[in-house]
Amino acid sequence: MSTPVRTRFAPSPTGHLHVGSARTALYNWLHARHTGGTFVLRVEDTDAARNTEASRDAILSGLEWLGMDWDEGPVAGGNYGPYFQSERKEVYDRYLAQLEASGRVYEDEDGALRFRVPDQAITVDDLVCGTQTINLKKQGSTRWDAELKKDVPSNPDLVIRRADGSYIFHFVNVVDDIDMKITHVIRGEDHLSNTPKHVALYEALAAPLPTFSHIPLNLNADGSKMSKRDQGASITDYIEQGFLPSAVCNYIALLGWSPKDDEEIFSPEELVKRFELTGINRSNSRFDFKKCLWLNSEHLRRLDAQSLLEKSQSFLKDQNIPLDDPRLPAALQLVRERAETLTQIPTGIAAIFSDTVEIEADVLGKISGKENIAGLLQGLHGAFAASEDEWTADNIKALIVVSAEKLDVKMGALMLPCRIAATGKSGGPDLIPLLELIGRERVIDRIAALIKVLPE
RNA sequence: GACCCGUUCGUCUAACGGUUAGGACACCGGGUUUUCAUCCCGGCAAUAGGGGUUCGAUUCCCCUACGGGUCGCCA
Repeated sequence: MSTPVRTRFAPSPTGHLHVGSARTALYNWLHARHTGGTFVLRVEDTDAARNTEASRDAILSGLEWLGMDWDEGPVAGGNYGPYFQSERKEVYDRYLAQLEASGRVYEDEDGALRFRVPDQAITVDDLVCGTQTINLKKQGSTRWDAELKKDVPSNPDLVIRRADGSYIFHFVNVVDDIDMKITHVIRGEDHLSNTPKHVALYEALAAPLPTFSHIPLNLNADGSKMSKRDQGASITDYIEQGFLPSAVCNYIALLGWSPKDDEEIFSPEELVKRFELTGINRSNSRFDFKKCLWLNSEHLRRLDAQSLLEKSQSFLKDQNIPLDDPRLPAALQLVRERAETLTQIPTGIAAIFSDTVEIEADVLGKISGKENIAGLLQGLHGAFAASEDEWTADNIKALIVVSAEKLDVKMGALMLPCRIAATGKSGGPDLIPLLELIGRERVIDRIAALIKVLPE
């Protein structure tokens, strides 16, 4: 019988939730959910100078938005708390005492406590990167000085506690993983080279090693390192730009992991079902914003009507579209087919709900030069105004067809001018049902208005 | 500089040592449609380079190049 899986995500609250971090969190969450294990959220807030409350809130709400619920951690509680490192000094003192009892801790000349690293090869087994062997004593006895551009002598022994009594990352990270009984450490490849240090600490503390999986890093589209200011680096960007959490999860899951077949559109539930640590690949990947957009549009289409309304709500409100308007459900169905993001939803259907439309100069330019535009619009206006049929999509289409025949043009020639008149835009949802929703009076008025502003 | 990890179409990726090296996004072209779009069809496009091992290498080994990471009393 194997021990139940416990994974963790351990952010330090010094900024927003970065997509790279979100992916690390996702892999941990997916592995826990896939195996029926436990997902722990631990806040590594030992750097008092850089931590902020706002950052902590942003990270937590970002995870919530993405749908990654944690079984243990802030708010959720759990048996291995507290889940803020700033509240765990007592735990660290206890483990320090244990480490001191092993005789491998000493105080250096500056008053810091150091862990004496073993002068022997340490083997790290990594599920993704394979096995590697390093001697920390040899490796750490010199250090690269970036300014001098050369190796300088260095103390290989690891500082674990500063002279002021505060603990260092490597120590608290390992202690917490031991104390919280973490079985799988899934983190960025930037920690791979630190792992021998961690392994040495596990061994000195006589704790069983977790399974390590170091995942490749994400880079910008141009291959450069992703920094906090880069476009699309923060989960907040995706929220504001109208992405669906399921699409963002889907996209970042695929950046460094593959189900090994040709499927690539997955709901969170499907990801949980399909995700395997062994499917993680070894090379860095770059962000492709267009593919992320495409996935978002696919997820948008798969949303049921109720969810679509819920997800769109805040975006509709921003554009003053009334949520209780009886035409809204039909309008949403109409616009979803063509929307890539939620922000495009209100834009696409605004003409239905607003009293007036603005026609941008460049949009007007698309028809103003064409031959007999005013005549075409006159014809259409006349047909719409004269008809006594009910204002339905079918009847509207019939009116356009008849007008086109009378005017001796193809139906398509009427569509763009009509769209511009009715919506002020050159693109958008399927025009005829849109006209139905806008209403006869408004369509007629808007065509008349356009004719007036058309240059002769 | 030392050590570690990596390198398949522009991008994300697939391929028991044997495939015409597959899929997706993007891009280009054609078609359907009432317009833009969707949709359908088609096209473009890759094993970083050089040596081995092997009947046969994208796959295994070595070298080089390139990319990334670590070398903190940041996490």
